[in-house]
Amino acid sequence: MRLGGEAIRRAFLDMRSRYGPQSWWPAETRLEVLVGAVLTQGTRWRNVELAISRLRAADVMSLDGLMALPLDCLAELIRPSGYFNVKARRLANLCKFIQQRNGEAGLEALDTPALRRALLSVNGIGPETADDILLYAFERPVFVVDNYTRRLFRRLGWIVGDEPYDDLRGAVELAVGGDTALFNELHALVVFHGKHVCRPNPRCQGCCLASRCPGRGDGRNSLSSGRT
DNA sequence: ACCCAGGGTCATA
DNA sequence: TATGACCATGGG
Repeated sequence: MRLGGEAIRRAFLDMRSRYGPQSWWPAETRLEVLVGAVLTQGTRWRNVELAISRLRAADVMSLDGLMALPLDCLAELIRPSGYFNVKARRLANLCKFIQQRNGEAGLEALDTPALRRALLSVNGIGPETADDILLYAFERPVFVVDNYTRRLFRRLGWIVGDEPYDDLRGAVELAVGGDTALFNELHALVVFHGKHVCRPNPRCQGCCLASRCPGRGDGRNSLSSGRT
């Protein structure tokens, strides 16, 4: 694993100049960040939006609203996001967790490692979902590792790809420091690049930021030109 | 008709 | 600890 702060910052600046500010997370309220983080597990964001619209339309997009809902009703509402029975259970687990911890204010009091451990103790909240919540709902300086991140980093020759989640997260956090705003933009840009640039490009063989990818854009690519 | 997406859990060896 | 089955929809 070769993750230097310099290379990561260069990738960040490159993507930001190409794609512009992302202003993540795509949600209207804080609770929607939590809900979206669970619903997007193994699922395209498009489908999550459909599910979230249905929750809004049913007027249950609130802690009390969600908790008042029988599990099978909740599952039916979130059906478009897939895995709806599993995710209904997971959402209920998360709501119960928040209430038991005296709401978001009670959770704010925990430091980041403690809050991560607490989130991970909820059945259905794994490392990526926990870090989505830590970064985008609680604004903690955390680097989120997802499949887009692994693909991009692998194509750039930084990692093999099968490194443990926390190894990657820790290495990036160590390399670029504890800037919440940077982690926020960085993850958003990685996802944007993955789904809007790499995936739809028929000439892209994994990542159009990598110098050897035939699908990469114009010649002004600081990622590829920088490492000759 | 096939493929896969912004994961996570559980059973098995 | 490591691998595989499983969960399920909608869009390309």
